[in-house]
This record gives sequence, C-alpha cells and structure tokens, in this order.
Amino acid sequence: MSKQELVVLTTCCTPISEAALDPGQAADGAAVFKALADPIRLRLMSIIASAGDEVCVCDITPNFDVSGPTISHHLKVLREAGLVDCERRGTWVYYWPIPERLTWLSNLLSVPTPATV
Amino acid sequence: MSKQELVVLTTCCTPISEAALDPGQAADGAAVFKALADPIRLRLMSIIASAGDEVCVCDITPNFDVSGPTISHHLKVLREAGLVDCERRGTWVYYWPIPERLTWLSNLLSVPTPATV
DNA sequence: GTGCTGTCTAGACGTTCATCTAATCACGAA
DNA sequence: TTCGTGATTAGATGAACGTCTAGACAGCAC
Repeated sequence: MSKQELVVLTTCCTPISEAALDPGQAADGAAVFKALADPIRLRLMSIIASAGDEVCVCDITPNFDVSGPTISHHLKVLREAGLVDCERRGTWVYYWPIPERLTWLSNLLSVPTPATV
Repeated sequence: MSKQELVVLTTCCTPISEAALDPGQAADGAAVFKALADPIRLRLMSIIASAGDEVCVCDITPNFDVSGPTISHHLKVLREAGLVDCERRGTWVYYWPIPERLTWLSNLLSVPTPATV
C-alpha cells in the first residue's frame, strides 16, 4: 500500500521568486499544489502533519461531514502527491506526513527578502 | 483594475505542522493553493515573482502556447487570490507579485525541524 | 474623428473533479 | 470457516474548470 506513484520532482528548492519555472517544473509543482487545493485535503494534511505521530483513519473520518469513501479518495490524492504515506496495521490504517515534501513546497514559495505581513 | 476581491485570510502564519486548520482556515488556504494548482498559473506566478520588476503582459503571453484571453483569465485568478496586482499604463498592463502572500503560504507549509531532502 | 494595437469580458464546449452508493478487500474474532 | 468491522475501489452524476472564438474596451497615432 505504501508504494507511491510519486509525481517526479525533477528539481528542488529554487524559489519561484528567484527563477522562473520551465513548463515541466511548473507541471510538477502544480500537481502538488493541486493536492492541497481542496479544503478537505488541506485540513486532512494539517491534521496528519500536526499530529506528533501517525494518525488512524478511524480518528480522522469523524472530523468531516463527508462519507468514508470520500475521505479515502482524498487521502489517496495526498498519497499520490507524495505528501503522506500510510500503512495498514491489523484492522486499522495509519497515515503520517512526509515533511520533506512540505519543505520542498515551502522553499518553492519562499521569498528572499522577509516581507512584513 | 487593481481592486481585488481578496480571499480573506482570517489567520496568519501558524504552520500546519504545528496546528490543524479549522474548516474556515482550510477553505481560505485551499483557495490560494488552487490559484497555484495549474501549470500555466504557477509558471505565470514564477515569471512575475522572479522578475525583479513589474512585467508587461505583452512580454508574458509569447511564452505560452495558449491564447491571449486564456492568459488573461489565469492572471485574473492570480489577482483574485491576492498573489499579484496590476496596473494599466498607457497601452500596456503591468503585473507585479505580492510577496506577503507567498510568504504567508511558505510559512503555512514550513516544517519546524529542517528535514533533509 | 478613424483606424490600429493590446488587453479584457462574455458565452460556449469538452474535460476534470468531488461526491455519493454499492461492492470489494483486509483483518480479527468466534 | 463464517461473520463483522474498517478501509478502499468501482461506477455514476452534477458542478467546476480550462480553453476557445467573438466581441468590447482602452489608449495611441494619424
């Protein structure tokens, strides 16, 4: 189950504020952003990422108003984007974040001059 | 033209690795990620963000294989997400990035422990 | 004024996506 | 083995999205 058909990230870590992306890089990056571009998926990601440990699907699902298969679908999208991974252990399936992926995105969006918000 | 119907960002800067988002925060964040979740838009954003200065639409369009109106549509999406702003100056329209927005996203995805990629 | 160029808006069309129900798979218990 | 529970997969449906063409608008030059 934990085999992932990862989006291949051919490059790494040059912020878009420093260099424009070529079409291939843009396609790779957009694919990962697309995985986070849904309110349910972004919240799923934040739940998994903010938990200090792995999280059981059975603990995730009750937090949402959509059906189980829908949650499962969204988790699959996050998995295929390389943002999380999972493992079945007995009856339950556990998910954990892949922090390198978040770091990669964070670097991609980082701005050299620390702008004031 | 530079009036923007911004996605309201009710909160700011708590990374998802530290705290789970509530549904409202997730909706706000997902809306901005959605703006970057298209290869053309991500590349547009990188072109505008990496240019040291504002960029003329006339210099942007030739880099893409889609029609002018399509580019215009994508720029509007970036504008409404608060990622860029623009101004007409004579015949031409110029775009520039809003770095605070990128910084906001970058912080949202940042991971406390610097993970090795 | 008229014409030309650059950009945006309007509307239509085909594709992709989020969601559901029903069915299937994986595992543990009796 | 059979049953029950947790999670995923399969297929269908309605909404949202990306793209196009045609038209409208803004500004410059003549």
